[in-house]
Amino acid sequence: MEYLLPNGDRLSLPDGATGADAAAAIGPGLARAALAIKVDGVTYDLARPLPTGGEGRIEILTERSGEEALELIRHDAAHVFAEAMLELYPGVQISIGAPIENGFYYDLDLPDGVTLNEEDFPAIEARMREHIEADEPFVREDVPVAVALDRYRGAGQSYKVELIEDLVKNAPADAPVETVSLYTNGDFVDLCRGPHAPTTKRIRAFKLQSVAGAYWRGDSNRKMLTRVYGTAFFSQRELDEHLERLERARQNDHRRLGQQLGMFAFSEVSPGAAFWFPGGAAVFNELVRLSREMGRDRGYVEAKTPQVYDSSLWKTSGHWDKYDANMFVTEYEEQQMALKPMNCPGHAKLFSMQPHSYRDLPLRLWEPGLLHRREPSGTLHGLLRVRHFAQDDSHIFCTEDQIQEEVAGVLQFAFDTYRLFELDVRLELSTRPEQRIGSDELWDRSEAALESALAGLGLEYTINEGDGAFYGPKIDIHMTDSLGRSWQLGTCQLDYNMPERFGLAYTGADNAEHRPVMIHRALMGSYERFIGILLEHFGGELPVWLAPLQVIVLPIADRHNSYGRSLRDRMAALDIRVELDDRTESVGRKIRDAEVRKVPFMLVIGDREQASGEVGVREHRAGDVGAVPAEEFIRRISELIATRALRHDRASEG
RNA sequence: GCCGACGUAGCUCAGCUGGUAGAGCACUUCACUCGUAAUGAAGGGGUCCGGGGUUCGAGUCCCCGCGUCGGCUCCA
Repeated sequence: MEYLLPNGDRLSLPDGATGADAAAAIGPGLARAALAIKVDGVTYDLARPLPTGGEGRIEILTERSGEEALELIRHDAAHVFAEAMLELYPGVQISIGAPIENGFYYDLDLPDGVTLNEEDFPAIEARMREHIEADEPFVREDVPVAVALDRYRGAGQSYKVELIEDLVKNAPADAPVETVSLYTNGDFVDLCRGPHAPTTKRIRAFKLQSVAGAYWRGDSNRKMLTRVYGTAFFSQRELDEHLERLERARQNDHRRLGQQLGMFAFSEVSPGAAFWFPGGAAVFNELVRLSREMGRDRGYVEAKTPQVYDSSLWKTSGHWDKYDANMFVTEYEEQQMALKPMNCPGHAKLFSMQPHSYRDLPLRLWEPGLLHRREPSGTLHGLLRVRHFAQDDSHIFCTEDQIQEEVAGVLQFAFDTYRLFELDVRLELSTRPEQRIGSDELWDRSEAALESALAGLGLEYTINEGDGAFYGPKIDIHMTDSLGRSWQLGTCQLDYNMPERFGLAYTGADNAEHRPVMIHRALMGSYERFIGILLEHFGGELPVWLAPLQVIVLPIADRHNSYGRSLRDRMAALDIRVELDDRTESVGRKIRDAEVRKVPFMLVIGDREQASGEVGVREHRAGDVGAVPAEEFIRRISELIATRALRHDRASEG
């Protein structure tokens, strides 16, 4: 058969030729460097005969092939890890190991009474290194199901047995599973789809990183296995660089930055709820103000609704049945009450308390509502996952033919918001979940409406089957934190159900009652989470308008304090967040402390400035940018704040 | 909630195999009055997360609880 190389050359190979043959035919250097071969986009082991048919586009993967090549040796490393564990921990049962972004993992069931922690890693790594040095070939073998089952039953590897049984059970009727592939390296045989590099020695550098728990089959009703995470690279240098990147990301952890900047803290007297220090509260309030102002310009109106409601409200909305375990419930004079975990039922109730004409629609209600959710203890994570938070929450009540325009408006609003911070986001459309309320017909209409809104704006998105809210499908907007974890920011959810349950109505042009549609939306998600994301995104260096402290005045000597005070007072009167550092310390010291706090502007004032009514401007990172008249500085910073400028570089130059 | 690790001064952390606590920074006071990333000295500050237990004696060992961290499950 004739194959096509990436450079356009053609390569003719006899039937039955392997990837190794292909590499050798191209050149001896490539034959040595080859790790695997890609045929029409599918990667194969070098030792396997090349598939025939298809277009025959082939590409030899080598160490220089990037992520695809790394995936191979990370998968290899997972096998070597399991091999070492079987040798070092008799009785261990292995389940699943796989390459993932930036590394690999393997899930194991350790014998009773045996635990694994990071102190055990050096010994395991040493054993892994022996197997890598031994340059064990990975040998693939396709064996009948019965043979594989016998093998793993005999070895007491019940997880592998279950995996094989499920492979057979879940195979489509027209393509039954009769054989499974096994990969052997050294004495270790693993059930595995492959592909692998030719030998273990291709793993040039690796490291075990952490140990964690993971449910078998991802099912919280099943056994918790021990998961070990690790990574592998083609050189020690690349591995070291990767570890350094992780360390830098840890420096940008919002919890660390929040502490360092004096913005917020947590206490065990209220787990999952932040205490906001004045600096952090200022940031919080700036964001609330931003959503209020942007909403006002887009036809939103502000509402306020209660914190605690009788359980009947939650029964009407359906939350009581689905989320009762996740609400803070309390009793009050024999009434069961619950703290609101979301604003929608309150807003629906509010809507129902006044008559509405079709002329009033869409009604865009906004409330920075305070919410409490009883999140399981193990899920809390700094500001990113909390029990008490405030959402920039809106509910749009509209007619069915207004849906598309409203959804488009919400998405546009979202992008306008994120642009202020240069945040890169991605969209996901989540469709009907198994546990839901409402008829399939309503769901069909809702999902179609969201899809056409996305299509209308020409946006790219992925689909999350079954991940919708229990009352309607949603478009979610996600972002990634400093360690690559994904967090949801915004959401736009379409809901026919809540209006139904609350019996909402408006009077149409025909003077008859009609049911409105409800669109739930939040753009920052929660202010807490958004601040966490922003801190990591900006490495703690928030734009001036958002900075906890915008200006600090640094008198050189005590005799400049009164000038400093007058400067501070003038700026404070303009709502600029400003402090005066009148400690009896050296300027050097005051500057250092201000730099550590990442204060965007430092105003150094001494005899010269005092005499001329100027300020010596120092910008965070940029350093001394020269003296300007105080008026001039105040005018410029006010401008930066008023326009919510993203950057202030050169702010004090002409 | 589940698995594992961790919890010592406001913060970051040290404290070997059990012998009743230490550093740096921060804070207070004093001296210094300083020109762009740490002036010096002195001082105050701890229910060693909480509760039980073992022991002559527990920060240290064991058990339970709480919290935090890394994951898993969940996330209206």
